[in-house]
Amino acid sequence: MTVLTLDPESKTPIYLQIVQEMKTLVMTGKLHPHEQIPSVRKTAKSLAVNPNTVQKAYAALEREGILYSVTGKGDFVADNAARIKEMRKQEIREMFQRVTREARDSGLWIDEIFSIVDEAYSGR
Amino acid sequence: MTVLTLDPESKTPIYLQIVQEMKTLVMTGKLHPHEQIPSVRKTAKSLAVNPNTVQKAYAALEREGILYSVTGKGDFVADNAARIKEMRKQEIREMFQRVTREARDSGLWIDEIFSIVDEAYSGR
Amino acid sequence: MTVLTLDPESKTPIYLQIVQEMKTLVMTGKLHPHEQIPSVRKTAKSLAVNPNTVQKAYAALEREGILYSVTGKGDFVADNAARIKEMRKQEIREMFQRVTREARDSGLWIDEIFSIVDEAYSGR
Amino acid sequence: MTVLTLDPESKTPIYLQIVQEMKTLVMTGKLHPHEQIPSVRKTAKSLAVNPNTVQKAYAALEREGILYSVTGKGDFVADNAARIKEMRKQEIREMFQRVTREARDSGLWIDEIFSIVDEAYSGR
DNA sequence: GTGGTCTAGACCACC
DNA sequence: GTGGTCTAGACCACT
Repeated sequence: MTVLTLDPESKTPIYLQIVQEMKTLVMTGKLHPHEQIPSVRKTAKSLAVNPNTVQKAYAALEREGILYSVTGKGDFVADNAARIKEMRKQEIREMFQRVTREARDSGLWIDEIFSIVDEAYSGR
Repeated sequence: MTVLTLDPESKTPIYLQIVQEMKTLVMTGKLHPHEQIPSVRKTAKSLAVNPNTVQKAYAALEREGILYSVTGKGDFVADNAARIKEMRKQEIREMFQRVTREARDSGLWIDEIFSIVDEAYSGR
Repeated sequence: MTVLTLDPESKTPIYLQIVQEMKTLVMTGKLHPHEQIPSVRKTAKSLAVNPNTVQKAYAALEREGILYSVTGKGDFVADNAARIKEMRKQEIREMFQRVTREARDSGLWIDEIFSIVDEAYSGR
Repeated sequence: MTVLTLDPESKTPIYLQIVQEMKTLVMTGKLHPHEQIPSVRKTAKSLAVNPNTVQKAYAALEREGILYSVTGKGDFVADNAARIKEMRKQEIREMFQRVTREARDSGLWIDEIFSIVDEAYSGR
């Protein structure tokens, strides 16, 4: 499986970093439906992170229907890419709403915002 | 002076909400250079919040050069709106960069993003 | 009398700003022994400052022997320039001690300090 | 880790004393990049001071890029000693500028200042 | 009255 | 265990 990468200095909690990376791996097809993912302990070891943290991430992913777990066998990627993509899109919509509103309230015109987004999308 | 409003539901800390509202008040010209702003205690009372919390917000604003404080007299709006507007724009640019990159990594096309932004900008 | 100038944004209290300016006026001979200085109220008005603040400054100056007051007539410059200069020198010595020690503890060499002082002395 | 010491007599606030001591510890290489520093509570206890006070100091240090904090794990020394040393030097330069200008305005010659600095640097 | 610092004690999310 | 936020109440110097 593709390797996850964490930023220990980031302010977003580690378990959320894991959740987000897993989501994009699934959405972008780098993880396939019904594929088995590494165990909590394996992931924890490979990320040099507390197993509880990984456990928390997996639980969240399961709650959202992105993983399903088979007792005694392990965790697997669920088969509902469409729903997931829609969910993710909703999340992103909300993020954009927050930040766009802030920008507008600070007096930026929509053209300025478009240009910033454009630059961010192509750049880097 | 224009009244501040808090969102008790929000996950962003109270003191940061105050900071952000003040910033936009200054940036949008609703607060003028050298204008005195309500005292720590007054603001605390009117927001039904502890004075220490307001103090923390005001201290942050002073650090960023948006306010200056005169002990015994009060806090005043600093005289560098231009610089501040540029700073704020930079902040917003960074927020958009983060979220735009996430969106792109999740497979959204730039047209989808533009439409989301457009909706958020005009909508409520 | 030469006019005092205050920096309202400065962190050193106004009454101390007055004290310090008066001292240097006396030391540098811009105020002469037995010369009368403006009354508390006059100074307060000309500085747009609370009379209590000026009163506090004058009291401090009197305590240090830089002024003497004649009841019913006003305040006058004392006649002990030598002593004052020595006092002031002592104050400055202490300030330099504090900051020099800090610099040394931060790993600066004395040559670096000399060069900084030199630059500050000649430069504006 | 090296122990911090407070001067209860000093007029500079406790949290600032902590900030300054930490800075010089980092600058002088007594604290290494990515080294974990004692927790807020531990430091508070060892200094016989309220945790909030230490928290305030650590927050300031993080703001200045000297520490980074990882919730749930602790605080760590940041990895930019060079930048910090330069910043500190700038601070010191400004302090010398202030006090040197005062000294000059009080009529001291640069030789007198040099001798004072020299004495302070070697002495004590 | 003002801002600024400090204490004591609590709660939260995270690891 | 960790850092971060918040409250309540106190004290100080300055205006």
